[in-house]
Amino acid sequence: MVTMSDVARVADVSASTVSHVINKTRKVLPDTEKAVLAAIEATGYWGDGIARSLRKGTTETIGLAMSAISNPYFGDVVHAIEQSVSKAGYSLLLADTHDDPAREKRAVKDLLSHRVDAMIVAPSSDPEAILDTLSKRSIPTVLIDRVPDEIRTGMDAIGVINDEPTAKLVDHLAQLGHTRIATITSRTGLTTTTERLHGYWTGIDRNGLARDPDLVRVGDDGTGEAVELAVAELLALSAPPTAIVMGNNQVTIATMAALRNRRMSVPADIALVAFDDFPWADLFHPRLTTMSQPVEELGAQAVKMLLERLDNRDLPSRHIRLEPTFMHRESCGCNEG
Amino acid sequence: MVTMSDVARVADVSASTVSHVINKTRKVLPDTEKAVLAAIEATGYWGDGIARSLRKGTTETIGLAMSAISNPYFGDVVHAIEQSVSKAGYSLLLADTHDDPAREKRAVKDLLSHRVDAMIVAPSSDPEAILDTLSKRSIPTVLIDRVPDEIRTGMDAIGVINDEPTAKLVDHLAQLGHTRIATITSRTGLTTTTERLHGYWTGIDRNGLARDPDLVRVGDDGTGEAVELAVAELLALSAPPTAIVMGNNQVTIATMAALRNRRMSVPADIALVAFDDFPWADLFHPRLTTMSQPVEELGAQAVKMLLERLDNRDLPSRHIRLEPTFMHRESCGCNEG
DNA sequence: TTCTCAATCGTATGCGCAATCGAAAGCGCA
DNA sequence: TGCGCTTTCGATTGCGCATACGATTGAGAA
Repeated sequence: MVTMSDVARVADVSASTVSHVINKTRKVLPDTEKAVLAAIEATGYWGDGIARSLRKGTTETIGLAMSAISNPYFGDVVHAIEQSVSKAGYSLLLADTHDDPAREKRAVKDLLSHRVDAMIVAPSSDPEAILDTLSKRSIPTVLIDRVPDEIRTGMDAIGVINDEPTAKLVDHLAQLGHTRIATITSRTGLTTTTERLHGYWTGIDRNGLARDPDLVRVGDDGTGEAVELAVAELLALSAPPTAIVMGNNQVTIATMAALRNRRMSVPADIALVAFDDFPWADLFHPRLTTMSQPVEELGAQAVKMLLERLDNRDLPSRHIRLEPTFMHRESCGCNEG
Repeated sequence: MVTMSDVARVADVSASTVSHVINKTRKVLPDTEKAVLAAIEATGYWGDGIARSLRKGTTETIGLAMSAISNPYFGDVVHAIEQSVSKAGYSLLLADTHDDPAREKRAVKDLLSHRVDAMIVAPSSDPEAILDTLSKRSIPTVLIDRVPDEIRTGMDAIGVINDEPTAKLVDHLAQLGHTRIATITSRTGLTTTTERLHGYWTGIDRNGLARDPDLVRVGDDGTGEAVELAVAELLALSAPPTAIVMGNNQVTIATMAALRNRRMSVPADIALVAFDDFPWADLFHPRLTTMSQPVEELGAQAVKMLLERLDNRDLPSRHIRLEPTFMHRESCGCNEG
């Protein structure tokens, strides 16, 4: 590796001058500067971020701990985050939590020992431990997607509104005459799951429908087997549902696949609405009616908050809730464009 | 931050003993070890990866430079990579190239100054410069997805076979009686694009069809506008195509959207086959006939090669080509399962 | 007692850099 | 010539760690 002193030797100056030229941190005679620049070019000097980080105490790196890769919904979120992060001159260090508390712990520890300057975390179902260490070490953190009820000081959070929009989904089905409306939720314990389920019940209640626990199934993410089972059980009910509210992206795909396997036609045999949109929701058969999350904005705002906190650690902690958009298409049984 | 010497002070030993206990790098009296462990617990010592990296000259980090996030096709590849990488005890540092040579250069430089131990790169259309610096600094590298004709020594590469499978796609359409078969390609300059286009011509030729340059359009990734234009031009031809071979995932989605906007029915009005599969290709209307890439294996094998090279730098460089699988569904005009 | 040797641990160094401190040189002015 | 001041830059230090090397101890042999 070519180091600063190599460059210094070639340029016939001291290493400290090289450093100052690179960082523009003090005035240098034009000739000297030129010589240094030439020496850098000649030696192919690249700089050592590790050494710089050790010295400066900052890594210019932001850690991202979420099921970023295993969960397609997060794709666009990560995309937006990466955009903003790299525009701000930071790098992104990725650690996949697989939405599992144990792996989440490892992921955060990993990011910590890599000394990330700040962190974006989509908390798992049991994030207490990591939130604790994070706040103890007072690492600037923003929680994304899943927003806990109480947030530790110095932690920001951003997510979407889950309850009312889910209730609206139920409203829509109820207005179409459905009385047996089921829901297949995402992973138990996530705040999004809880909130959407709450919204589901709100919808059931305010439309004067019967509260039937049999109509609520957990779809768990990942394999899709839980959804397969959920659909089977739902259809085997003595009074099976005529409509389903799906809790997230993965549940939606698995549910549609399960229904297709049973040769059930949507929306003729059963109506479907989903929380979470797809860019290609238009291309599905039938075209999916969804509650679409502003995923890009979610990511962009998360980074914005983080940068602001990096700039001023004493900022009061903030919660932001973004509004989803109703995408009215065909799977609900309507025929809108 | 709590450092080693803090721990040492609490445990009443020297810092080097703490280090040795942590790394199990020399024998230590059981009592001493216990004291150190207790002190670590008590102080909440976490270790500083940065300092360790500087000292050891290795970061336990693997850099990934590809349009990982902006291109959904790569989702599963990244997923597989992350799995293997973290299982091997490494972290993943992400840098999105957006498939643009300039940004690719910045991304690689970024990874380099973060001192990644090795790199996985999906080369852009003009990767000469970065391949050069990579091989000059002799960083273990594996090229993924796009496999250049000539590879520098010490660089491995892995991708799928593109030409013959594309020709097979054309074969299939020709056997169904199509004589006007168009193709919409991905970004110009990528080796995958070139190879698939080559396969397209092979298919045209060996089925005795007329070579018509008008039937070949570039779909460029990203916005989907190029595809929109391509479809418009194709349909405006005096003898428009009756079938289209789509060059990749993004082109496929954009093409289907463009066709849908024109109220054209697939496969009745026009047949469609695609290179690249989707996990939910079954849910599209109509169900897509595709050439499916073994994306997970692509990622897993890439990491495997990298780890092997990390283990032994003198390995001869290897190319691996994986075989895609024909997924026969309905958009081609057949009615298989 | 003195010496040897093994077992256990501490001291010192340097990884590559940023930043502090102070040295050297040039200038004007008395 | 001598003083103060500015401009330009070099020597040095320490970030937190791993590790080469040396110091200390006690047991056993001579």
